[in-house]
Amino acid sequence: MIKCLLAGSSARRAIIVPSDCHIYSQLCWVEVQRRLLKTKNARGTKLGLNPTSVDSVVIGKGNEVKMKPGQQLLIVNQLFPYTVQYKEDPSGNHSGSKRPREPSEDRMMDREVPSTKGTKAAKQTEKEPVQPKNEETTRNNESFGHWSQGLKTSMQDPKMQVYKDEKVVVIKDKYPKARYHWLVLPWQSISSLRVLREEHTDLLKHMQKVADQMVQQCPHASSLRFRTGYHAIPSMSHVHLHVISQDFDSPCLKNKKHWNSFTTDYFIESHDVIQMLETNGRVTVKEGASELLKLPLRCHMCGKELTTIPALKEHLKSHFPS
DNA sequence: GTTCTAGAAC
DNA sequence: GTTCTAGAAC
Repeated sequence: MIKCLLAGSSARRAIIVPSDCHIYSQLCWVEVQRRLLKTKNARGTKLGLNPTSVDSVVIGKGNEVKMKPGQQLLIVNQLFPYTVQYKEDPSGNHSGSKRPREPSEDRMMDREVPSTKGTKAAKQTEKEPVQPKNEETTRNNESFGHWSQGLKTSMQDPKMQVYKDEKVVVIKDKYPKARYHWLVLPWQSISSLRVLREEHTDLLKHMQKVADQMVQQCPHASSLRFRTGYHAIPSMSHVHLHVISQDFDSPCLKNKKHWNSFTTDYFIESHDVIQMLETNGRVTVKEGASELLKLPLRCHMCGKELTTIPALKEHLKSHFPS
């Protein structure tokens, strides 16, 4: 059982909602951010035995943690994600506490039941940057709700999930750059390759294993080549492993950056990342990686240089007839 | 990350 | 004239 003590100002109250709910969908972002910055923290006390965590930090039995707006509460082996948000309270009543609603039956049905045996809850050491409370940052909307945080939302959406287990979730890339393009994401909040340490090695090996399984179950696995790897400097927050077929036959592949991010050393093989972690305890990205995105368009199959994206796409048809 | 569009390239 | 890219805006 989770006891939630939620604090809010007289005009607002905190609520915990399942992460796929968007209570602010009717409000413009600036207004939402303004409200979040004005509200107080929520407090939750862990009473039971099932592993519960806030932003991947496990709450021990009897312990108490403060939750901030946007933080995620994961109940029972990270099966049920909830996010703390704040909402206008028309009644002005803020005296009571509110329990998170039980997940509905269909929500339960949608989820696989992972084995609790051997499920070690990982300690999360990464700290999210503190949001400076100034008007400029509020206007610029640079944290919660920013486009770069989109994967965090997508990975929680059951409609997007094509596989999940106790450690990772797989979603289809929203803008696939090839016939098959998946992303493997850890449930644990890891912002980027930069924060990876030796203790993440097993997790990354598991991500690799799941990526291999995705390829194996693909109906065209025998005729298509796949690569699994990470972008050196990804645009989207939350570590994600690309699993992508090498046809690059997709209307979403539109520019030089797209092409070079998958066909130059900007794309770092999963095995190389794991090896770096095992030998150095961290992942180093070569300096000047961003310059790789500006390289001339070169066919990854035969090395032929093409001058434009349409010419490249036409050339790719010779390697991958539809 | 995507979308939009000015202006470069043809 | 059209096609395409690159950078700003989101």
